[in-house]
Amino acid sequence: MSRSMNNQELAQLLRAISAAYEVKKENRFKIIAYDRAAVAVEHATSEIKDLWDDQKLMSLPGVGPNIARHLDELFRTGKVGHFKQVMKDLPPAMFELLHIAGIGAKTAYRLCQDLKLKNPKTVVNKLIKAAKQGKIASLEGFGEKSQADILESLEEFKRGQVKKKRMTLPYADAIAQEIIDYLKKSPSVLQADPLGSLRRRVATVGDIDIAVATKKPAEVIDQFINYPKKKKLIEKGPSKASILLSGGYQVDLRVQKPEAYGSMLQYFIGSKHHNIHLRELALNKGLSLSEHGIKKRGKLTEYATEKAFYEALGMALIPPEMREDMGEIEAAQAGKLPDLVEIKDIKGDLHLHSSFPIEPSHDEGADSMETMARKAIELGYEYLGFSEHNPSLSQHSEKEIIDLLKRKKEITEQLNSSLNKFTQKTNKKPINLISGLEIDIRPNGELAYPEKGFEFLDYAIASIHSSFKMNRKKMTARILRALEHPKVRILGHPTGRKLGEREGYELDWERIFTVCRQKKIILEINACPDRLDLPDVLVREAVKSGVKMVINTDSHALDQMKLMKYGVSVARRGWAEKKDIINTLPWEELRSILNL
DNA sequence: GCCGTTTTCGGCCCGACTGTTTTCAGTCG
Repeated sequence: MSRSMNNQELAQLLRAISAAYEVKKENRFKIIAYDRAAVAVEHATSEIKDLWDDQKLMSLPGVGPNIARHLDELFRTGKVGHFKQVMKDLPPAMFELLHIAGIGAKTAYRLCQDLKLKNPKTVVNKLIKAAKQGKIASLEGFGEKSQADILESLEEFKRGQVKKKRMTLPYADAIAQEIIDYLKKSPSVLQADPLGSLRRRVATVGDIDIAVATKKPAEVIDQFINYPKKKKLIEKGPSKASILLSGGYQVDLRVQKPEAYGSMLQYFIGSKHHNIHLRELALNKGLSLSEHGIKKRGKLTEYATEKAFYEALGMALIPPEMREDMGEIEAAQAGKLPDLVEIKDIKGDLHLHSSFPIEPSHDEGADSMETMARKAIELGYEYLGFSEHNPSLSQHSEKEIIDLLKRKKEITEQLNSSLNKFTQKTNKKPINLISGLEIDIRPNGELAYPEKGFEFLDYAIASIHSSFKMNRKKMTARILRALEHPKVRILGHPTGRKLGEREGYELDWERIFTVCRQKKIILEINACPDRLDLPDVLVREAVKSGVKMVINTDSHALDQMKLMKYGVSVARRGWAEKKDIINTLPWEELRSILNL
């Protein structure tokens, strides 16, 4: 029997059915239904196969009795008779073309049919050849321009645009800021904001979206499309424009007059699904929503702020990080929006790598404890935990390791008292330094640190840095074993993912959450922008399960201590409140949580 | 095909831009 499909593949299958229906001019709501089911599958927080095992397919919004029945057949037998029927007289190659920018179901079908392309494996190359021979332009409904556009998209696709590159947040922040600074040089730009996924603080950003409030839209659009780093103009109209930057990143601009800027912010922050849900809801009240405002019986009302826009719909302003149609609209209607944690609530950082010569198994920090501690004072923190990697086991005797940690604890204590004299003298908040360790969890779940050394640690973070490819059952057992040690208070970067590099490992989260709750283990939200781990969806699950979390920067250099805000965004996207995050607690309360 | 504190039947988000067209279809977000 073949391996069952993962969520991504399933979503693709459902999209293919939607496309097939589109070509066949089926009821358009049926087409939309399959698209929605595909979205639901993509957004699911667990494997659909597991949902099927538990007979919970219909719990997915957008999956009803029919699609559930088809998926059931798929998991049982490996194929779906109905799907086969639907796709029977369509060229298989057309589904490959759906991945090409600018080609939808209808175009894909026409091209494959008219040019007699059948094989999905060769269709891209054959179509490139056809375009170069001018065969596309001569088809009815196509022309020279569309032929050139298709050719370009195909070649981009071949160059590896399959996996569209996504930016980490700080990178996207920097690009957006540069463009905004550029736009603001024009006096016509009254206000400019980065929106879209960047504003929602999604872990990785595809396109950069910018909105501008102006009374002279044409001028702003012109200014935008003349951005010096523009590589190519994608589109330009009176109210929006898109350009491509040299890195291959797309920037979309929308302009709006100041009186209606609130509606534009709401529209352009998205997410698309949040907006669709909101519009459906509005429709029930006889209202029609758009980026221009709210229409009632054909009469448009404009909104200068988002707050006014949401209030007109009978709900409080929903924080952008929550706008993913994951229940936030219902919560807002019920007046039950959470009071999300903020950067100003953060009172310390418990995961830092100083340059203390600990001879670690992995990379050492670049800056001294003192430098980092002084930075923490500047940030207004009440505490700081140094948790370098454990000394490498192979290079040291047990005694050497214990001596190193003994020494580190002494130095931490000395620094603590000297800095307290400093804070007292300068009238600053006192800082409390603690000495911990980030200990590797070995493949068998043992901690890479001698038992006798634990008395010289204030606390330990346990993390996985090797043997990532382990199945869910083994990996869960490995981690649970490590969490048995009483000094292990924190599970570091719990999924091990590296954005754009590797997926996280699979874990039985229900069990992990249960153990964390019982043993009061704290899950880390690692703020390092290429980790952001726990991921937001799991933060949400953790919050629901009553598991506490800590937001740490995992700084290996002074400069990284400022990245805390990225971890806070993840927490906010997971609906975490102050009470869910332990490093919002004052020092005395934190102490008791860490058993200090 | 899905879905429901105004519905289990009768609805289903909204608008912008482009290319190929003489009024619109396709694609996108």
